[in-house]
Amino acid sequence: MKSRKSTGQDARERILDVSEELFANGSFDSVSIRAVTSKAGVNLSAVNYYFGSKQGLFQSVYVRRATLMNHERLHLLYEADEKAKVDGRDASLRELISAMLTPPIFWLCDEEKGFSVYIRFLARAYLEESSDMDNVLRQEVDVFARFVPYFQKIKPDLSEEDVYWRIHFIMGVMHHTINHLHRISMLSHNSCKKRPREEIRDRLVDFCCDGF
Amino acid sequence: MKSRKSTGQDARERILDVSEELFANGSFDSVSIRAVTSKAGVNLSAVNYYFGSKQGLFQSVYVRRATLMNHERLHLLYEADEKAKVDGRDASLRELISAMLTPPIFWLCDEEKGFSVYIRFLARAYLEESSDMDNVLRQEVDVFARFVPYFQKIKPDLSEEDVYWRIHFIMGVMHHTINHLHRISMLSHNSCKKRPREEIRDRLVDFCCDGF
DNA sequence: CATCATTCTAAACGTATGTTTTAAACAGGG
DNA sequence: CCCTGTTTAAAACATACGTTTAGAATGATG
Repeated sequence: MKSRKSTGQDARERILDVSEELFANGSFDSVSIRAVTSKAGVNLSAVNYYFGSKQGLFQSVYVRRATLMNHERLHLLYEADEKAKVDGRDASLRELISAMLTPPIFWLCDEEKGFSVYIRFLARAYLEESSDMDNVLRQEVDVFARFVPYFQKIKPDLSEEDVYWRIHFIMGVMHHTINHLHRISMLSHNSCKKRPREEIRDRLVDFCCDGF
Repeated sequence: MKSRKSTGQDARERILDVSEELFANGSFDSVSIRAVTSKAGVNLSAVNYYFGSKQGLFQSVYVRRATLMNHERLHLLYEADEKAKVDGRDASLRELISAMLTPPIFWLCDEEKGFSVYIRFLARAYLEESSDMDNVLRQEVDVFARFVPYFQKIKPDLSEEDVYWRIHFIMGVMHHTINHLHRISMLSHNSCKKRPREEIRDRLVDFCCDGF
């Protein structure tokens, strides 16, 4: 029944790894199944065998790590909230924004595993026009919606609309940083060296806190 | 020699209009020449006749309005600088950021002509991986470089690197706002209605000023 | 009118794409 | 060993793509 053979699932994972990387660097249409399969060292039919279709492969790439990252965000949120409660205060603005941004930024700067590639993949997925991608987006939107009450608690003078606008701006800074981090060196004529992840995170959080 | 016939240049412009819109909504590869020509009501060969290739068409779409927009930005910059000199002061942070953001945001909200579409096209062009697109980017980068001394004059404590990081963040907020403006309603569960362009501009400028 | 460059049309070319099909190779349980 | 379900392999399919070609239509110029 269930195959213990390792090559089978290995092939599946290898396809996911390769296509994650290719989709991170190019649009959906610019990545061909043949490029994926040849780079992964598997047969052309493997994609349709494991994922049904190219679109199915794309969604599988998304799903593989999405839940984990959003769990990390919510974990940071609740952790900050608990700690704040002990101190008899509310979670600070910086803690909230940091909870939203730290997971993707840390993943982005994590060179070891494929997490960095996945974040770039995610930032690109947001720009795909396919109707399927709207469902992808909705999952992240739901996570951010969980943050709204916390923002309103410490900024009671802001309307819900104001909060949503600011969250939107924060997502903007984040996604653009993800998409164009490699281009900062060009923008700054190489006066910006590569930075540790904490510094990038802090720069982002600082900027977003002040904007909020 | 030079044809006075109007249909010729009309066809050319119509192709530019149509492909500007299609490229604004999808990636380079997802837009086919056949989709462009059929929607423009011209023959399939027209694109290769007028622009040599699909890539040539893409560049022509960019060039058509790029110079004008960057002129508008620099005009606002110098105008603000002149006015400030009369008052014996430096151009304010708000004036600088406003000079960078007002043209694209106003164009974006200009429903009448194709300017709105062009801005979305531009935001997408930044994400194309083709090496030709790097030259496209460099033009805007040069414009922003003209702003750097003005920022440093009023923020002498900032290093050049700090300024570039902040300009980068501003571009991030702008491009993301451009790419996802239609999704704000989803994010806010429709509590954000459509806003006049000045309000959007001011929200953006406020956010960026505070972050700077 | 004849000439000529410009513009438009229709068809074809070669290639690349996503997907399907067919069958072979493989592994484990009876 | 045979059977069964899973995985791999090669080939074919139908379609869509960017581009090219050859020629017709057009309209101004001489």
